[in-house]
Amino acid sequence: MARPRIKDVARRAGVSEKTVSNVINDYAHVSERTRTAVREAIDELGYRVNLAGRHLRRGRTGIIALVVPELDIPYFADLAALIITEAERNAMTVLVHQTREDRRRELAALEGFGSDFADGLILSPLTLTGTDLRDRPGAPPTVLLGERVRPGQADHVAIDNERAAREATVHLLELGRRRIRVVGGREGTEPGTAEVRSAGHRAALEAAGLPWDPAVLLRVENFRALDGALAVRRLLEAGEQPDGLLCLNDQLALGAMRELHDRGLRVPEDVAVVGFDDVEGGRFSVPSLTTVAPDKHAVARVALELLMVRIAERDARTAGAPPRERVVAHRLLVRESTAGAGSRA
Amino acid sequence: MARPRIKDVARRAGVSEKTVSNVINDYAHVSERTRTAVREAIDELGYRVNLAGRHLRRGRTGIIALVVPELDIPYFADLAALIITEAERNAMTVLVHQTREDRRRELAALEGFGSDFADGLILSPLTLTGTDLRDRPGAPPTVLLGERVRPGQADHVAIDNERAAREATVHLLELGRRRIRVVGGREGTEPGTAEVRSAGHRAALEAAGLPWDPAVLLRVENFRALDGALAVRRLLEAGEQPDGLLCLNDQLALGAMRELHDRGLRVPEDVAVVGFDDVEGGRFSVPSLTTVAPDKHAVARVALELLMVRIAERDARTAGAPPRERVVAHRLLVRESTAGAGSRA
DNA sequence: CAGCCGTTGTACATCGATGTAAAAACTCCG
DNA sequence: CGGAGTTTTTACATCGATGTACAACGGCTG
Repeated sequence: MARPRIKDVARRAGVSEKTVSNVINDYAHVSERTRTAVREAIDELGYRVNLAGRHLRRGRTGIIALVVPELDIPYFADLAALIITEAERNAMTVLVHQTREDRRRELAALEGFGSDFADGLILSPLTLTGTDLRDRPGAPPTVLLGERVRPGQADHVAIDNERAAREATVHLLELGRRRIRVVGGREGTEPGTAEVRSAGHRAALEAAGLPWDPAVLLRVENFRALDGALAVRRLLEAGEQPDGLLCLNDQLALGAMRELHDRGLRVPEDVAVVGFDDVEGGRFSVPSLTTVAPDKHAVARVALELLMVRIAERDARTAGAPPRERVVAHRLLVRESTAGAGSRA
Repeated sequence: MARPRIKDVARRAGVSEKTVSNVINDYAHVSERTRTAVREAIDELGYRVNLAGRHLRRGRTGIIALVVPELDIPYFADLAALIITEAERNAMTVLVHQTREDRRRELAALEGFGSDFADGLILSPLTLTGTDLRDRPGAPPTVLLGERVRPGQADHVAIDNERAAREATVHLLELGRRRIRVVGGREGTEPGTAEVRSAGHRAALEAAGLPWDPAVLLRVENFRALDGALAVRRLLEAGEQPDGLLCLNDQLALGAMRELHDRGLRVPEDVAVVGFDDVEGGRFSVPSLTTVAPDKHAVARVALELLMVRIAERDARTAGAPPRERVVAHRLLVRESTAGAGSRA
């Protein structure tokens, strides 16, 4: 009982294979009679399209590869959820890869995993450099998220990270905080999110006439709660007394808050904490977390939009337009971790 | 400049197409000479396998479809992350779908999305019934996660949910709690996770000679923190005074704890809270969350194991063995939300 | 009713990689 | 050096769906 093929359906309905194909693909000029006859044959046999055959013939897979560092970091999970939903709306299916911070995996992703699996690629890079993005013959259309690798190498969607960090810092400064630390530097990576956000932080300080010291950037191993907690522990054990923390994602912030709690420091009274990403955990934590909320829906929507355009261009063998840069909105959600007792956003 | 094909590589290397194919697939009997010659040609042309062609010929796609309710619920994100990693170890790629609780989507998944995309399917069902799983001619090999739909319809991996709930309840009872509520019932679903866990809860009560009342099961819309908070709010506003909450996942528990906090109730002194899943949020929350921790690595590993066996059977046209049932380990991690001040697990 | 046109339906080649079967090349030994 | 036995390579058919090009059909006009 092998699966039925178009051939079987055709025989059963008494038409040609192409006619069956036409019915399946809603081709206009099929009479109502034959259309129903074919539909019936399909139902009776339980026929389902073989996508391998279709892909081979059409030259498109209908698959988008999404590459994120780790899916179990809530921000990426949120993003993936939205992208999958958005892709579906574009009749695309999403295949997810994790780089687990591995540079080789990111490069492999860029190359299309040594194959041409996907029609397009959405990539949230951590370690890639500008040069990695040049000259990728045969690589699929690509949209980068988040980090501004270097302008002009590929389509890119992100919030204005520098401005966001500046606003967050201004917020802390307005609360009178002067000993602010930034949590989330990475070792040995190219200028990435951390550096851009650091620059925003610095700009805010300098605009306020305050000095800036590169040492305020605390390094972390990863972007999980544990890393935030460890960073704060090291800081406090070194005898420092911060009164504000700008954490480069919410997980770091939540870990930091837990560590502060354990050491008897109150948030926000002793230390005000700001995060990035607006994940669910920060909305229900005690205290709830002030955060820079990117418009994630927009990120997903715009990413798909850019990608679908590129894919269409490629199909049409149109000359590729220059890389497109898209900035999506963000806003600072002020919650208890900086505002004192307040309501949940 | 179209992408090179095997034909082009063959011409360049001065060998047949099949020889190129043999080199690509590490076929044993290729001399070192030709092997290197072919490799060079591949590099020079930048050749990469066209998977559509390969899939068509091989009859396998190398893709596993993972279907979860929502990827932005941390437990499912954790699981997806592990499954993707595990799949990679089996040279498989994972395509993720979300049902968003939609029964039709779950059914579509069962049918292989109207196509035969994936070699196999890993499905975490919410609304499926036993009958849905019968008679799925042509459907791909399937492994179910979590909910015991009804034994004997498909391969299945889960913890012993009833025992887990019993243990968690016993833990609450040992703390002297007597007014325990279970948070996480769903409307109108088949006997699923909630019912199985409820049964465990009931068993623990009855073993202790305590009465059980179906009304202890609080309904929720979804499994997010917000739903836990709302459930607790309704409960308290109805004038009830619970001293223990058994939440059917950590998100519900975290939301519940936040609501308790807002209403001036202390955890664990006034209300002890237990969750399920052991997600990161519960390890760093204040207080940290006691939870039933399933061995998620094992879930992922066993799921892939079962699936790969089924796929191999199918390829070999072996008669399908009867459905396999696999139980993975869990343990109760006691943290501050029930234990009083303690250390973080 | 011939002639034309638009609509339906068909035969066949094709997308790219690989399994099959068999030919070619090479080894080794008497 | 001939021939059996083994290793390496090849030609060709095939996986399933669909685009191309064209044939068949039906209806309408003059």
